Amino acid sequence: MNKQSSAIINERQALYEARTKIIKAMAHPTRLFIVEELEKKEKCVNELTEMIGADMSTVSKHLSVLKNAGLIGDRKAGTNIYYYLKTPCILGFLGCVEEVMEFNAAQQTNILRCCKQRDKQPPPM
Amino acid sequence: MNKQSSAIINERQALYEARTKIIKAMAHPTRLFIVEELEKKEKCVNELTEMIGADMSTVSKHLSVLKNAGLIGDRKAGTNIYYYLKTPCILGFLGCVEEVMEFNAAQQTNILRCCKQRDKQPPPM
DNA sequence: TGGCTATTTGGCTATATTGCCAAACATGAA
DNA sequence: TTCATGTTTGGCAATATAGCCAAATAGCCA
Repeated sequence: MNKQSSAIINERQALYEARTKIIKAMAHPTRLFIVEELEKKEKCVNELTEMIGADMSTVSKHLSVLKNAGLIGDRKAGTNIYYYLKTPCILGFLGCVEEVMEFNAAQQTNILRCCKQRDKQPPPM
Repeated sequence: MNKQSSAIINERQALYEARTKIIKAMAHPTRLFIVEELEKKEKCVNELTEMIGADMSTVSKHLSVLKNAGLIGDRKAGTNIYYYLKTPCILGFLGCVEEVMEFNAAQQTNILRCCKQRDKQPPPM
Protein backbone atom coordinates (compact mmCIF):
# COMPACT_ATOMS: atom_id res chain seq x y z
CA MET A 1 0.00 0.00 0.00
CA ASN A 2 1.49 3.31 -0.90
CA LYS A 3 0.08 6.37 -2.44
CA GLN A 4 -3.19 6.59 -0.53
CA SER A 5 -3.48 10.06 0.91
CA SER A 6 -6.95 10.88 2.09
CA ALA A 7 -8.26 7.39 1.60
CA ILE A 8 -10.65 5.99 4.16
CA ILE A 9 -8.37 3.13 4.94
CA ASN A 10 -5.81 5.47 6.47
CA GLU A 11 -7.78 6.13 9.58
CA ARG A 12 -7.70 2.47 10.40
CA GLN A 13 -4.36 1.60 8.92
CA ALA A 14 -2.63 0.94 12.24
CA LEU A 15 -5.40 -1.37 13.35
CA TYR A 16 -5.26 -3.38 10.16
CA GLU A 17 -1.53 -3.71 10.42
CA ALA A 18 -1.72 -5.00 13.96
CA ARG A 19 -4.29 -7.55 12.95
CA THR A 20 -2.25 -8.53 9.95
CA LYS A 21 0.73 -9.34 12.09
CA ILE A 22 -1.29 -11.89 14.01
CA ILE A 23 -2.88 -13.40 10.96
CA LYS A 24 0.43 -13.61 9.17
CA ALA A 25 1.83 -15.55 12.07
CA MET A 26 -0.72 -18.24 11.35
CA ALA A 27 -0.22 -18.13 7.60
CA HIS A 28 2.19 -21.00 7.25
CA PRO A 29 1.54 -24.75 7.19
CA THR A 30 4.24 -25.52 9.73
CA ARG A 31 3.02 -22.86 12.11
CA LEU A 32 -0.54 -24.07 11.85
CA PHE A 33 0.72 -27.51 12.70
CA ILE A 34 2.59 -26.17 15.69
CA VAL A 35 -0.42 -24.30 16.97
CA GLU A 36 -2.56 -27.37 16.72
CA GLU A 37 0.01 -29.50 18.48
CA LEU A 38 0.53 -27.03 21.27
CA GLU A 39 -3.16 -26.89 21.80
CA LYS A 40 -3.03 -30.52 22.87
CA LYS A 41 -0.04 -30.10 25.12
CA GLU A 42 3.00 -27.91 25.56
CA LYS A 43 6.09 -29.14 23.73
CA CYS A 44 9.76 -28.32 23.49
CA VAL A 45 11.56 -27.37 20.29
CA ASN A 46 13.07 -30.78 20.05
CA GLU A 47 9.78 -32.60 20.05
CA LEU A 48 8.27 -30.29 17.49
CA THR A 49 11.34 -30.53 15.30
CA GLU A 50 11.01 -34.29 15.17
CA MET A 51 7.37 -34.13 14.28
CA ILE A 52 8.02 -31.58 11.59
CA GLY A 53 11.22 -33.00 10.21
CA ALA A 54 12.83 -29.69 9.29
CA ASP A 55 16.01 -28.17 10.62
CA MET A 56 15.72 -27.21 14.26
CA SER A 57 16.73 -23.66 13.48
CA THR A 58 13.83 -23.44 11.09
CA VAL A 59 11.39 -24.65 13.71
CA SER A 60 12.88 -22.28 16.23
CA LYS A 61 12.28 -19.39 13.89
CA HIS A 62 8.69 -20.41 13.32
CA LEU A 63 8.22 -20.51 17.06
CA SER A 64 9.62 -17.05 17.42
CA VAL A 65 7.18 -15.76 14.84
CA LEU A 66 4.28 -17.21 16.79
CA LYS A 67 5.63 -15.95 20.06
CA ASN A 68 6.18 -12.52 18.65
CA ALA A 69 2.58 -12.35 17.58
CA GLY A 70 1.55 -13.25 21.10
CA LEU A 71 0.03 -16.59 20.17
CA ILE A 72 2.32 -18.80 22.17
CA GLY A 73 4.45 -18.47 25.28
CA ASP A 74 7.40 -20.44 26.62
CA ARG A 75 8.87 -21.63 29.87
CA LYS A 76 12.26 -23.06 30.64
CA ALA A 77 12.75 -26.46 32.19
CA GLY A 78 16.42 -27.31 32.49
CA THR A 79 17.96 -27.01 29.08
CA ASN A 80 14.59 -27.41 27.42
CA ILE A 81 12.21 -24.66 26.50
CA TYR A 82 8.59 -25.60 26.43
CA TYR A 83 6.17 -23.70 24.26
CA TYR A 84 2.47 -23.51 24.96
CA LEU A 85 -0.55 -22.02 23.28
CA LYS A 86 -1.68 -18.80 24.88
CA THR A 87 -4.84 -18.22 22.89
CA PRO A 88 -7.27 -21.11 22.67
CA CYS A 89 -9.67 -19.04 20.62
CA ILE A 90 -7.37 -19.78 17.73
CA LEU A 91 -9.27 -22.98 17.28
CA GLY A 92 -12.45 -21.08 16.62
CA PHE A 93 -10.42 -19.07 14.21
CA LEU A 94 -9.56 -22.26 12.38
CA GLY A 95 -13.18 -23.27 12.52
CA CYS A 96 -14.03 -20.52 10.10
CA VAL A 97 -11.19 -21.51 7.82
CA GLU A 98 -12.60 -25.00 7.75
CA GLU A 99 -16.01 -23.64 6.93
CA VAL A 100 -14.64 -21.75 3.98
CA MET A 101 -12.90 -24.87 2.77
CA GLU A 102 -16.06 -26.89 2.95
CA PHE A 103 -18.00 -24.19 1.22
CA ASN A 104 -15.43 -24.04 -1.54
CA ALA A 105 -15.42 -27.79 -1.88
CA ALA A 106 -19.19 -27.90 -2.09
CA GLN A 107 -19.10 -25.37 -4.84
CA GLN A 108 -16.52 -27.33 -6.72
CA THR A 109 -18.79 -30.32 -6.49
CA ASN A 110 -21.72 -28.36 -7.78
CA ILE A 111 -19.73 -27.19 -10.72
CA LEU A 112 -18.74 -30.72 -11.50
CA ARG A 113 -22.37 -31.72 -11.32
CA CYS A 114 -23.17 -29.04 -13.86
CA CYS A 115 -25.67 -27.58 -11.37
CA LYS A 116 -24.13 -24.28 -12.19
CA GLN A 117 -26.18 -22.54 -9.52
CA ARG A 118 -23.10 -20.70 -8.43
CA ASP A 119 -23.00 -18.45 -5.43
CA LYS A 120 -25.43 -15.71 -4.87
CA GLN A 121 -26.92 -13.49 -7.52
CA PRO A 122 -26.69 -13.94 -11.28
CA PRO A 123 -23.37 -15.01 -12.82
CA PRO A 124 -24.18 -18.43 -14.24
CA MET A 125 -20.52 -18.18 -15.14
CA MET B 1 9.42 -26.87 4.71
CA ASN B 2 11.65 -29.36 3.03
CA LYS B 3 13.51 -32.31 4.29
CA GLN B 4 10.85 -33.88 6.47
CA SER B 5 10.48 -37.48 5.42
CA SER B 6 8.57 -39.54 7.92
CA ALA B 7 7.58 -36.59 10.05
CA ILE B 8 4.11 -36.53 11.53
CA ILE B 9 3.29 -33.32 9.77
CA ASN B 10 3.40 -35.05 6.41
CA GLU B 11 0.18 -36.91 6.89
CA ARG B 12 -1.63 -33.66 7.26
CA GLN B 13 0.48 -31.54 4.97
CA ALA B 14 -2.18 -31.09 2.30
CA LEU B 15 -4.72 -29.99 4.86
CA TYR B 16 -2.40 -27.42 6.36
CA GLU B 17 -1.58 -26.05 2.98
CA ALA B 18 -5.21 -25.64 2.07
CA ARG B 19 -5.85 -23.82 5.31
CA THR B 20 -2.81 -21.68 4.80
CA LYS B 21 -4.05 -20.48 1.47
CA ILE B 22 -7.18 -19.12 3.09
CA ILE B 23 -5.36 -17.54 5.99
CA LYS B 24 -2.77 -15.99 3.72
CA ALA B 25 -5.53 -14.37 1.75
CA MET B 26 -6.48 -12.47 4.90
CA ALA B 27 -2.92 -11.64 5.84
CA HIS B 28 -2.69 -8.18 4.38
CA PRO B 29 -3.97 -4.86 5.73
CA THR B 30 -5.66 -3.86 2.50
CA ARG B 31 -7.38 -7.20 2.16
CA LEU B 32 -8.62 -7.07 5.73
CA PHE B 33 -10.04 -3.67 4.96
CA ILE B 34 -11.74 -5.00 1.85
CA VAL B 35 -13.27 -7.90 3.71
CA GLU B 36 -14.64 -5.63 6.36
CA GLU B 37 -16.06 -3.24 3.81
CA LEU B 38 -17.66 -5.97 1.76
CA GLU B 39 -19.26 -7.30 4.89
CA LYS B 40 -21.26 -4.11 5.08
CA LYS B 41 -22.24 -4.06 1.45
CA GLU B 42 -21.03 -5.31 -1.91
CA LYS B 43 -18.80 -2.86 -3.75
CA CYS B 44 -17.21 -2.48 -7.14
CA VAL B 45 -13.50 -2.16 -7.76
CA ASN B 46 -13.86 1.52 -8.35
CA GLU B 47 -15.40 2.24 -4.98
CA LEU B 48 -12.85 0.16 -3.13
CA THR B 49 -10.01 1.76 -5.03
CA GLU B 50 -11.12 5.18 -3.94
CA MET B 51 -11.38 4.15 -0.33
CA ILE B 52 -7.99 2.52 -0.41
CA GLY B 53 -6.17 5.07 -2.50
CA ALA B 54 -3.85 2.67 -4.27
CA ASP B 55 -3.61 1.91 -7.95
CA MET B 56 -6.71 0.18 -9.26
CA SER B 57 -4.63 -2.65 -10.60
CA THR B 58 -3.30 -3.25 -7.12
CA VAL B 59 -6.77 -3.39 -5.67
CA SER B 60 -7.89 -5.67 -8.44
CA LYS B 61 -5.10 -8.06 -7.60
CA HIS B 62 -6.00 -8.06 -3.93
CA LEU B 63 -9.55 -8.88 -4.91
CA SER B 64 -8.40 -11.77 -7.01
CA VAL B 65 -6.44 -13.17 -4.09
CA LEU B 66 -9.53 -13.07 -1.91
CA LYS B 67 -11.69 -14.52 -4.63
CA ASN B 68 -9.21 -17.25 -5.28
CA ALA B 69 -9.31 -18.27 -1.67
CA GLY B 70 -13.08 -18.47 -1.86
CA LEU B 71 -13.69 -15.62 0.53
CA ILE B 72 -15.45 -13.29 -1.84
CA GLY B 73 -17.48 -13.61 -5.01
CA ASP B 74 -18.38 -11.20 -7.78
CA ARG B 75 -21.22 -10.33 -10.07
CA LYS B 76 -21.33 -8.17 -13.13
CA ALA B 77 -23.59 -5.18 -13.48
CA GLY B 78 -23.01 -3.41 -16.75
CA THR B 79 -19.38 -2.51 -16.93
CA ASN B 80 -19.02 -2.74 -13.18
CA ILE B 81 -18.08 -5.81 -11.23
CA TYR B 82 -19.42 -5.98 -7.73
CA TYR B 83 -17.63 -8.02 -5.12
CA TYR B 84 -19.37 -9.44 -2.09
CA LEU B 85 -18.34 -11.38 0.98
CA LYS B 86 -19.17 -15.05 0.74
CA THR B 87 -18.18 -16.13 4.23
CA PRO B 88 -19.58 -14.10 7.09
CA CYS B 89 -17.86 -16.31 9.62
CA ILE B 90 -14.77 -14.33 8.78
CA LEU B 91 -15.92 -11.83 11.31
CA GLY B 92 -15.74 -14.41 14.05
CA PHE B 93 -12.31 -15.18 12.74
CA LEU B 94 -11.37 -11.58 13.30
CA GLY B 95 -12.91 -11.74 16.73
CA CYS B 96 -10.15 -14.05 17.83
CA VAL B 97 -7.51 -11.82 16.35
CA GLU B 98 -8.94 -8.98 18.36
CA GLU B 99 -8.86 -11.10 21.48
CA VAL B 100 -5.20 -11.85 20.97
CA MET B 101 -4.48 -8.18 20.50
CA GLU B 102 -6.22 -7.28 23.70
CA PHE B 103 -4.46 -10.02 25.57
CA ASN B 104 -1.13 -8.82 24.25
CA ALA B 105 -1.94 -5.26 25.16
CA ALA B 106 -2.93 -6.25 28.67
CA GLN B 107 0.35 -8.02 29.10
CA GLN B 108 2.26 -5.04 27.85
CA THR B 109 0.50 -2.98 30.45
CA ASN B 110 1.42 -5.39 33.17
CA ILE B 111 5.02 -5.26 32.12
CA LEU B 112 4.99 -1.50 32.24
CA ARG B 113 3.59 -1.69 35.73
CA CYS B 114 6.62 -3.74 36.69
CA CYS B 115 4.29 -6.55 37.68
CA LYS B 116 6.68 -8.73 35.79
CA GLN B 117 4.50 -11.75 36.30
CA ARG B 118 5.19 -12.52 32.68
CA ASP B 119 3.71 -15.42 30.83
CA LYS B 120 5.91 -18.28 31.94
CA GLN B 121 4.39 -21.26 33.56
CA PRO B 122 1.46 -22.85 31.85
CA PRO B 123 -1.30 -20.77 30.38
CA PRO B 124 -3.02 -18.87 33.16
CA MET B 125 -5.83 -18.63 30.72
C1' DT C 1 -17.55 1.03 -35.88
C1' DG C 2 -15.38 4.22 -32.47
C1' DG C 3 -15.09 6.03 -28.08
C1' DC C 4 -15.78 5.59 -23.06
C1' DT C 5 -15.58 3.62 -18.68
C1' DA C 6 -14.47 -0.27 -15.60
C1' DT C 7 -11.47 -3.90 -14.77
C1' DT C 8 -7.79 -7.23 -15.43
C1' DT C 9 -3.07 -8.68 -17.08
C1' DG C 10 1.79 -8.48 -17.99
C1' DG C 11 6.09 -6.76 -16.77
C1' DC C 12 9.31 -5.20 -13.66
C1' DT C 13 11.48 -3.73 -9.33
C1' DA C 14 11.59 -3.65 -4.42
C1' DT C 15 10.84 -6.01 -0.37
C1' DA C 16 9.68 -9.96 2.68
C1' DT C 17 9.69 -14.86 3.81
C1' DT C 18 11.54 -19.40 4.07
C1' DG C 19 14.95 -22.78 5.07
C1' DC C 20 19.43 -24.56 5.31
C1' DC C 21 24.11 -24.47 7.42
C1' DA C 22 27.36 -23.02 10.67
C1' DA C 23 28.34 -20.60 14.65
C1' DA C 24 27.00 -18.75 19.08
C1' DC C 25 24.56 -19.30 23.70
C1' DA C 26 22.73 -21.54 27.73
C1' DT C 27 22.26 -25.02 31.09
C1' DG C 28 23.27 -29.02 33.64
C1' DA C 29 26.52 -32.78 34.61
C1' DA C 30 31.06 -34.81 35.27
C1' DT D 1 36.42 -26.26 33.46
C1' DT D 2 35.01 -29.22 29.86
C1' DC D 3 31.52 -31.80 27.65
C1' DA D 4 27.02 -32.72 25.91
C1' DT D 5 22.44 -31.35 24.93
C1' DG D 6 18.97 -28.07 23.55
C1' DT D 7 18.04 -23.76 21.49
C1' DT D 8 18.77 -19.36 19.12
C1' DT D 9 21.26 -16.27 15.75
C1' DG D 10 23.61 -14.75 11.62
C1' DG D 11 24.24 -15.32 6.91
C1' DC D 12 22.85 -16.41 2.50
C1' DA D 13 20.31 -18.12 -1.63
C1' DA D 14 15.78 -19.22 -3.41
C1' DT D 15 11.19 -18.03 -3.71
C1' DA D 16 7.02 -15.38 -2.98
C1' DT D 17 4.54 -10.81 -2.38
C1' DA D 18 3.30 -6.14 -3.29
C1' DG D 19 2.67 -2.22 -6.02
C1' DC D 20 3.28 0.73 -9.89
C1' DC D 21 2.83 1.61 -14.89
C1' DA D 22 1.35 0.48 -19.35
C1' DA D 23 -1.23 -2.36 -22.26
C1' DA D 24 -5.09 -5.49 -23.03
C1' DT D 25 -10.22 -6.74 -22.33
C1' DA D 26 -15.05 -6.19 -21.68
C1' DG D 27 -19.43 -3.91 -21.90
C1' DC D 28 -22.08 0.10 -23.04
C1' DC D 29 -23.74 3.78 -26.08
C1' DA D 30 -23.64 6.89 -30.08
